[in-house]
Amino acid sequence: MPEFAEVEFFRKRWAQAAAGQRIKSVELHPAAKIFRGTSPAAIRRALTSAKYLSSEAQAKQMLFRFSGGAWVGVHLGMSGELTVRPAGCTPAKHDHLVLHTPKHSLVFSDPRMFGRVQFHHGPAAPAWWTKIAPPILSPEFTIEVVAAFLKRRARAPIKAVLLMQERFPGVGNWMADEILWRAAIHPRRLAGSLKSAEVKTLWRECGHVCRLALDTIAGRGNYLPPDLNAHIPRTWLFWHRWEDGGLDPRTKTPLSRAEIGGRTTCWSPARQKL
DNA sequence: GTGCTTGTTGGCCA
DNA sequence: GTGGCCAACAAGCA
Repeated sequence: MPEFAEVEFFRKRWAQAAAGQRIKSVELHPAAKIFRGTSPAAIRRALTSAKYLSSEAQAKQMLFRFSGGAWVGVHLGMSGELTVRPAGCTPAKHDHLVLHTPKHSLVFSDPRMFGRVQFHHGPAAPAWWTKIAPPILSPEFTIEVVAAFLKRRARAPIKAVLLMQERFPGVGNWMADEILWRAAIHPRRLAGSLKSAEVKTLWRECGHVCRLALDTIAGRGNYLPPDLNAHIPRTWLFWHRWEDGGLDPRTKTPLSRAEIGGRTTCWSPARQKL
């Protein structure tokens, strides 16, 4: 489920509850596929009595830093969630990792188990974290970089290209559709066929959608919305893409859906032409 | 039972 | 070697 801004929402939720807290105990599901590649026992050992220090979100990943050089990376996959429950809560069926602090329990749950928890021990952040592509909202995400990437992926539909994390970190299915809808570009257009004015619009809308999503979904400053979608405006494609008989919120004309780039894609034929 | 699902990866093929 | 496509992963929901 979670893309760019939703990942930041979940990070913030854990971070607010964990601020200044020390972990009393760790409960985890040793058999869960979530822990691919890292040892659940090592996580328990390193985190028990460790103090939460800081955290960051990047692309679709999060990294939580604890005292003693312990780092926990989280990728939510399709159905992962981070929640905060009352102290001492008992793990439910799909709760794979629970960090108990004196005030709260921090829970990672994921029914489909496409997510993962990665553990790292050392003075600096792990290599997999530092090699994530530069954020869309950073100065490195230039129009030239985007144009060069579209050229390299010239024969793939633009929808599929937007989903490539190596260049559009954090963009997932709904954000890709939202960006293309705002840019008035048909998702089936081949990346190499875009005119330079279209590339410019696409680049600009990548930034807009990321910025707006971050503000409305994760909230500004210390404010955290009560739930993920609480403040998403009805004027976004977001609310209409799955509705039966859904209408383009701008033109009030019918939306279309089809599988493009292996994913269900929604667009507005009135605005987005082949 | 059927057919979906906001993600990623590895294998196959041109 | 590069790039594009697809199935697989797994569980819940309508």
